Amino acid sequence: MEYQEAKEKFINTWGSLGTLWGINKAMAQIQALLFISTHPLSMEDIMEDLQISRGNTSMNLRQLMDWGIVTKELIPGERKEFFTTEKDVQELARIIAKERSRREIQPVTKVLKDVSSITDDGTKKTKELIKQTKALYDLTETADIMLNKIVNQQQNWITKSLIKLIK
Amino acid sequence: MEYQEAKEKFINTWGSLGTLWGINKAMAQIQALLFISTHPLSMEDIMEDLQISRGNTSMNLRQLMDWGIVTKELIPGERKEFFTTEKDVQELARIIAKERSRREIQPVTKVLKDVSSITDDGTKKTKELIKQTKALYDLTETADIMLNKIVNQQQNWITKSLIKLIK
DNA sequence: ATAAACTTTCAATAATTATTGAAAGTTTGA
DNA sequence: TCAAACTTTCAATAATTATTGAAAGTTTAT
Repeated sequence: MEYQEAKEKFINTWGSLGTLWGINKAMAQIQALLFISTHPLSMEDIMEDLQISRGNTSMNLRQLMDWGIVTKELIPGERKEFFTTEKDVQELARIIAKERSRREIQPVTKVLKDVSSITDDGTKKTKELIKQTKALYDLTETADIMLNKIVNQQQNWITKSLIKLIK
Repeated sequence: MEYQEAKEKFINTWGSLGTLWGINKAMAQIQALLFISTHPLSMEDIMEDLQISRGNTSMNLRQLMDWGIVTKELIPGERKEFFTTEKDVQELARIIAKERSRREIQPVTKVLKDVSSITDDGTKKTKELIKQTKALYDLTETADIMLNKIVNQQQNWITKSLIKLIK
């Protein structure tokens, strides 16, 4: 496999994975492109490489900056803005996990808490609603906390042993 | 909050969470409805409660059965088919994690492995592509393994201590 | 103050994905 | 074997989401 082919394969795969995770294709592709680039890229560079419009590039770059994944890089002597992405995968994972928790898991957890706290009128169906949403609340909260714990601790035992195996 | 309001809130929230996770709204809502129901429901029941068409109900029930989350229940004396969902949240989480791993994480991991294995032609950009996709490969593999480990072990130490805190 | 170089915004449009509903298919009981 | 009761399929349509591109906005250098 040639460099160009490998690059395209990577960008496309990352892009379609994005859609599965609530991140749009262009956004994921831009991030992928920056991730394997050896130097900061301008909007022009990105547009040309991915064949997407100026507007699309601008909006998605902004979203990536909102997520805290991409940052502007000022290059002395250049008028254009240049962009880079977080290059450390551990840090990237940390940011994404945190953002997803904030944007998706937490709002759902709140609803589950509210729903599971309705007054028990003694009927079977109310009891079931309370029981099941409470179970789901406990689960999502646990999952959320675990996700953050795992991602925040630099290298837990599983990572360590895997790294040993792979190296 | 009344039962009906709480029920609708739960079904809607679960439904919109679904879309964020690559599961469509109707599918997530059907699962939610079954999850809080005290007894198996027929297609007719589901259609009426969620106000969706017969075709939509049929297709999404099938998908849920493909995932292994919903099962047909035969009720003696009834001609219709009835449906129930897995009621144990731990088991539900296990199934979902396994399916997501199989459908999404594994194909990406494969591409990352292929891309990171291209021959190093000595150029800076090739070196960067290899380095970064390799790092991503290591990360996704680790994450995948961890996810499965966590979800498969009935109650790990973090869960245990959290349950103590919550109870 | 002006104009060139650049970025953002947003209404229009395209692409994708979900939903409907009616026809075709299947199963069951008489 | 027939017909009623039920489920599945799928082409048409609706709803949603992404993308474009040009106009408006901003910044910088002279």
